[in-house]
Amino acid sequence: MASIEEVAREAGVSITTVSHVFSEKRPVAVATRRRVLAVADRLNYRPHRAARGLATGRTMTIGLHFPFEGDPLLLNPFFPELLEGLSAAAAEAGYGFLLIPASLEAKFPLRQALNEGRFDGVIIADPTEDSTLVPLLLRHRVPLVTAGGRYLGSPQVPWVDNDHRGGLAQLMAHLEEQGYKRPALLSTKDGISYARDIEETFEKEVRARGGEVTIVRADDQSEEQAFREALRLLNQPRRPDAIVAGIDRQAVGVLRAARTLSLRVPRDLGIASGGDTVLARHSHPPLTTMRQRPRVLGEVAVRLLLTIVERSAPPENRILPAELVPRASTRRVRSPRAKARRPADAAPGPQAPQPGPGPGPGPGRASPG
Amino acid sequence: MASIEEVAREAGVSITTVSHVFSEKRPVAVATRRRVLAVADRLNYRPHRAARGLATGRTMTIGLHFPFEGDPLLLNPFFPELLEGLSAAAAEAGYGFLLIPASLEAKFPLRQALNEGRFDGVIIADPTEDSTLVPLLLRHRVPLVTAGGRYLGSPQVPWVDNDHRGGLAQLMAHLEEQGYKRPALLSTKDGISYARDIEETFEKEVRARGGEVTIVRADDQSEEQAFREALRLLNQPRRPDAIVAGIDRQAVGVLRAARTLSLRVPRDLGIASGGDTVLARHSHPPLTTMRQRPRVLGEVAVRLLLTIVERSAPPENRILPAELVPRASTRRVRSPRAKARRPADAAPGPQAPQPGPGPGPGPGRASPG
DNA sequence: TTGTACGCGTTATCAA
DNA sequence: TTGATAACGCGTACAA
Repeated sequence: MASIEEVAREAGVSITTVSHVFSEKRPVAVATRRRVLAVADRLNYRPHRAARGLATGRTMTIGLHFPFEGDPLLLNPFFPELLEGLSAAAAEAGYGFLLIPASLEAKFPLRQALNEGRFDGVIIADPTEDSTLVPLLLRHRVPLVTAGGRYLGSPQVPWVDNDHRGGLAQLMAHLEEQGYKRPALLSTKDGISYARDIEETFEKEVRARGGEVTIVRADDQSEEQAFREALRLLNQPRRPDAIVAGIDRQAVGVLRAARTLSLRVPRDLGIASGGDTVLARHSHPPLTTMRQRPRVLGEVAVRLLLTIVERSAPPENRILPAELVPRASTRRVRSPRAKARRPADAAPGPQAPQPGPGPGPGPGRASPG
Repeated sequence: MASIEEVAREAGVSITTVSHVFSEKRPVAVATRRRVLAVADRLNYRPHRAARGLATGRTMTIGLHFPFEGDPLLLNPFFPELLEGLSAAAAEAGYGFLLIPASLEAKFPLRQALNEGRFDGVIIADPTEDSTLVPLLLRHRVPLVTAGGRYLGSPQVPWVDNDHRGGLAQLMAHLEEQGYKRPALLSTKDGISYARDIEETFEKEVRARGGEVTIVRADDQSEEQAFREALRLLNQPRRPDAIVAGIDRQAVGVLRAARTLSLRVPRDLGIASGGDTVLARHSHPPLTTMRQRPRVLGEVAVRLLLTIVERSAPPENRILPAELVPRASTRRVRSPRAKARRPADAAPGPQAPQPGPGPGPGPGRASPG
C-alpha cells in the first residue's frame, strides 16, 4: 500500500502538493495535478485513514443513531438498505461507523464519547420530535444530519429526506384517475416529520378536489393497530373507498381488515402506502406504494455530513424525488398499455418503469430550514 | 481530552509505561499500574484511536458482512440486535466498522479494500457453504470470525455460535413432556451450519425415543414455503402431531397451515421454532422457541476477532448456551406452577425465567473445528 | 505555484 | 521493572 511520500517521489513533487491534490485545499497547477493523480492511480494510493485523523484531530468515525430498536426496527424495514448506503459512502471517504444505541440510557457512555470527540459527526435516522439525542448533540456542537426525516424540534438541523409531499400528491392523482372518490388517510401518532408531511399533503390534495378530509392516527406502525383502525373506518356509514396508509406494514393490516369485511381490493377498496418494501411487493394483491430509496438517502446523508465536517460548509438540506409504484391494490381501471404476460402485478406498472440498480437520478436541492 | 503524555507526567512515569499498562504487552509493577490507572481515570484518558492505528499499522476498523440483503434480511430479524452487539464491543475496544455489502460483485471494490488493508478483520454473520467471501479473505490472510453459524467449507475459520444442538435437545424433551409423539422437522435448503445442526440433532433425539424421523426442507426461509411444506406434511395419512421449524418466520407459516386445516394449536398440533423474535412472541398463539442472543453473539464475536488481530491468538471457537422459551404453541399439559394472572402466555413460562438485560451467563468454550 | 519542516498520540526497538 | 527515542502517514504554517 503506497504512501503519500512514494507518490510524491514518483511524481516529482513534494508531499505537500500531493496532499493538496487530494484535499483540494489550495490550487494546484492542472498539469501537476494530472501527473500526481496518474501516479496515485498507478500506485493504488489512498490517504491513510489513521494518519489523516491524527493530523487533523478527527476520529474518522461517524456515529449512527436509529431511534427505535428491536421490534419497531423490524416494522420499518428500510433500515438495512439505508445502512448499506451510509456505509458505502463512508467507506468511500475513509470513514468508519459506530452505532449509538437506540436507548441512550443504556450502558453506552454517550456523554463521554462526545467529550472524547469519538465521532466527527452523527447521522440520525427518522428522528422523533421528542429526541433527547438531538439537543444533546446540538449543545456539544457535534455536526449532525438527519436522514429520512426532519427534526421538528429545531429548524437548524440539516436533513436529507424523500419528497413525501410530492409522492403523496402523485398518489392522490393516481387514486383519482382510478376513480376513487373518498380516500382516507391512516397515519401514526409518532412525532416524525413523515407523518406531518403526509397528513398536510393529504388534507391539501383532498380539499383541492373538494372532498372531505378523513385522517385517523394509529398508536404505532404495527399491523395490529392498522387493522383495528381500518375496521373502524370501514364500518362507518359512509365508508372510504380507498385507504392510504403511512407505512406499508400498516397497509397489510388494512388489507386484512378488507378481507375480514369481504371487501374486494381494488374494486371495493383501494389500498396504498409509503415505503416500497417486500411487504408491499409480496402481499395479495401487491400494494401500490410511494417508493423510498434508502440506499441513496444514506449516501447523500453521509456526503452532506462530511462536507459540514471537513469543509465547515453551511448546513444545506437535500430532498430526493419520490416515485409512485402503482400495483394491483389500486388499479381498477384497465390501462390499454398493460399487456397480458406480466406475472400478476408483481412488477411495477408501466407508469413507473423499474429503474436500474444504480443510484438513480441525482438529488435535488431545497432551501435550508 | 487527555493524551498519554499528560497521564505519564501526572503519574510520574514514562509514556512507555502508560502504554504498557493499557496494552498489557509487558508486565508493569502492580503499584505503578494502579497509580497510572488512577490518573488515567481522573483525566478521563482513553488511547487515541487514530494514533494507535498509525503506530501499529492497523486501521482500527472491522468489516461486517451479512450474506443476505433486502428481503432475506427482513426474514431474519435478529440482524439489528447482532449489529448492536458488534458495534458496542467494537466501540469498547476503540474500533469502528464498515459494512461489506451482501452482493460482493456490486460497486464495492472489495479486493482493493483488502489490499489496502482497510479492515483489520472481518466478521461474517450466518455464512453459507458457498460463500465466495470466506475463501477470498482466507487467501488474503484477513483475520476472520463467523457469528451465528460456522463456515462449513473449511474448519479453520473460527466461529461464535449458539448451542443449537443443546437447545433443540431441550425442545425435544419439552415436546415429549407435553405428550407429543410424532414430531417433524421443517428445515431449509440453505447451506448453513444451523440447518445441519438441527437436522442432525433432531434425528438423534427422535431415534433415541424410538420414533420415526421426518424432515422436510423448504427452499428458503419464507412463510410461504413453510406454509406449503406444512400443508403437505399435515395432509399425510400419519400426520405429525408437532412441527419444529428452523426459523420462527417459518413457524408462522406452519401456524397458518394449521388454521387452514382447522387443527387446533397446541392441542392437535404443537409448533415450535428457533429464533425468539417478535414474530414468535406476537403470533397467535405465541410460539415456543429456542432463544438466540444476537447481542451477546455480536459482542463475543468482536472480542474473539480482536484477540486474534491484536494478540495473534490462536483461533478458538465460542459456543453460547441455548435457552428454551416455552409458550402456548406447545403447552398442552397444565403445569401446576402456572398461576392464573399472567397475560395469556405472552411471557416465557416458569421453566425459563426471563433473564435480566445483562449479557447473561458467560460463553462456554468448545474445541476448535 | 510549490516546498520545508514540524506536530498529531501512540507503539516498538533498544538500552538500562 | 522501566525509559528514551525513532518511526507511523498525513496536514499545514510558514517560507520561497
